[in-house]
Amino acid sequence: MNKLLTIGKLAKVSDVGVETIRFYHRKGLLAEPATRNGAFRVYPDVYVSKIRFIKKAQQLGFTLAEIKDLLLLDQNKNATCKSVALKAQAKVEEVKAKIDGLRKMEQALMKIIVACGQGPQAKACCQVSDCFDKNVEP
Amino acid sequence: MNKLLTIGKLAKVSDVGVETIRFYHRKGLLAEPATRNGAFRVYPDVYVSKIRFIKKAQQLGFTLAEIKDLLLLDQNKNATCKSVALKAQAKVEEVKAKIDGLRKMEQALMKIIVACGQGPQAKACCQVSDCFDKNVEP
DNA sequence: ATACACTCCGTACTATAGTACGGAGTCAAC
DNA sequence: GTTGACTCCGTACTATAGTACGGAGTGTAT
Repeated sequence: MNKLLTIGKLAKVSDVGVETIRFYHRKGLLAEPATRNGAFRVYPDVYVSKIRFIKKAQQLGFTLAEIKDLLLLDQNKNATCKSVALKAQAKVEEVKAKIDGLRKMEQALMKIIVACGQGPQAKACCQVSDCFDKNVEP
Repeated sequence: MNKLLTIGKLAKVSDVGVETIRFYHRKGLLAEPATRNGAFRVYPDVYVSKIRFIKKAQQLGFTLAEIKDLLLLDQNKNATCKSVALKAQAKVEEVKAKIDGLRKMEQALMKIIVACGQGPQAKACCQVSDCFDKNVEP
């Protein structure tokens, strides 16, 4: 069933501060809940996943502005399907580029680990910062 | 050969501001160049890749503090191989987790794109914010 | 009906990552 | 040897993403 939460409970189960939720309301990332109990906001439990999504997306390197964009893909009933698909496609490209960069980073780190296993001298010859920029002085 | 650059030239070819380079010096992300021409800093061209690495790593969601850590893997000659390998291993785990998260994000976006291709009603049934948090109400 | 913890709202403060400014000094070229 | 673009340094300002504060109001439990 649909549990109802006060802002404090929502904050606790979503593992953010109460002020953070109010901040997201102000920024338009999170709609104000439709109903209130008198003066107090009342949140249906779907807000928990919304907030968790925001936090997760942030850890993945998206800014709040970008996350707002992502969430608008869900919520904008007025948008045409075509425009939503286009935005989603652009985001996919962004995400793919990030994955690529991270894979290079991972490989560079693995190289360091291997080099470290071969003694102190080997370490110096293999640097993380080499992982992008392979085209130094042709 | 080893080109030598003033701070202005370095900034231009690295595509950052002069002030950003000075900021990185202050933060310890970028060592002051070993030599000066009188009062002016003189940079060997390896600084270009160092700065590009910083910018790239940032785009991938690392903070300057984390990037400093990554760069210390390269530079710390005093560190034992073991401690470097351990730090590198921890970073690899971080990177893997990020790649995983981004793949989920990618899949969620692809779902939206597919749903959008099937008409306006289909769109609503598939949300980006579903991509984490599959365990809603068991 | 009275605690009292919780909520409301606005405002102010913090950390991170720069960006802008401004006056003084300086290298390099003409 | 003077011009002028560039550099030096410190300080102040900006944007983002919260976090903290504080006084007033309120829901609920006793």
